Amino acid sequence: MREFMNLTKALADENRVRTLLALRKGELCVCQITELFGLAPSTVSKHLSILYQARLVDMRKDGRWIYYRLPGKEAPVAVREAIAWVEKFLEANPRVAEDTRQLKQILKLDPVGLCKRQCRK
Amino acid sequence: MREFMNLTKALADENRVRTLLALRKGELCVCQITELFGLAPSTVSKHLSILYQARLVDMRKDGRWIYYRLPGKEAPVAVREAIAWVEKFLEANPRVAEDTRQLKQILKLDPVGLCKRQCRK
DNA sequence: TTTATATTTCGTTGTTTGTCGAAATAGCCT
DNA sequence: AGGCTATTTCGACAAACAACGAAATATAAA
Repeated sequence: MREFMNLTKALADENRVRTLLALRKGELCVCQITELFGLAPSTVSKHLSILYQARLVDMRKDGRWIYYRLPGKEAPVAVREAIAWVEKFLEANPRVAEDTRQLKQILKLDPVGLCKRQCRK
Repeated sequence: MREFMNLTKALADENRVRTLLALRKGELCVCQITELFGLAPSTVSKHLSILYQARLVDMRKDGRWIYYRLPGKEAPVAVREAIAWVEKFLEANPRVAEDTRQLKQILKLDPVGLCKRQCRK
């Protein structure tokens, strides 16, 4: 039950749901998600750790960078179905479409420059 | 988006999830759910109103009694899929099984006596 | 080895949420 | 009408939570 509630509680925040949808097209590093939402890096990190504990995202370390992505087939069925459900009912959402658009711009930028900018704030 | 978040927030409380599962076998009145969870009637009423706003339950008035039930085909697809998802992953849960068992006992009682008892508290 | 930087952890703050009990509402029964 | 009684609404309170900035951690680059 605890595990299931971790899942529903993780899905009960708009920024976390937007994060899941932002990861549809592939992995992102924390600074890219931070840029997308305009939140503090520590806040984004917290959201990602909640998603991770719920097994809604997976992660990969590459040097200083940590990339988050949607989980593959190793994820529990409940988790994969939850993600499919979220995607299905939100892919046509204007807010999500706007995120997708902005994400495209962010992906054009050099990630190094992106992070530098955030650390100065 | 607001609508979708209403759904996920409604599912993010254990007592509300247990309520949905308790309704699997048919409608229940507020006092029966109150008895099942041992919460204050006002608390149960609040939970039900949150579920109702998310369209996760439907309701029917019969005199002084108000019966809540899972929605039928009139409910949005997202809602019906959410309920199916919850049921699928929790029907084997021990806590839910215990609720089901206790609910059987409660259904044997006279609802009138049940409510009287609660109002005296 | 020092400096820079990407991310996380920690402590604080303001907001939301779950719970209760008391009061209000609505509908039965005599 | 007047009293019961099932449910909801309201106000209060504590616990949970999202957000931030500062400090800690870890790794790359100089």
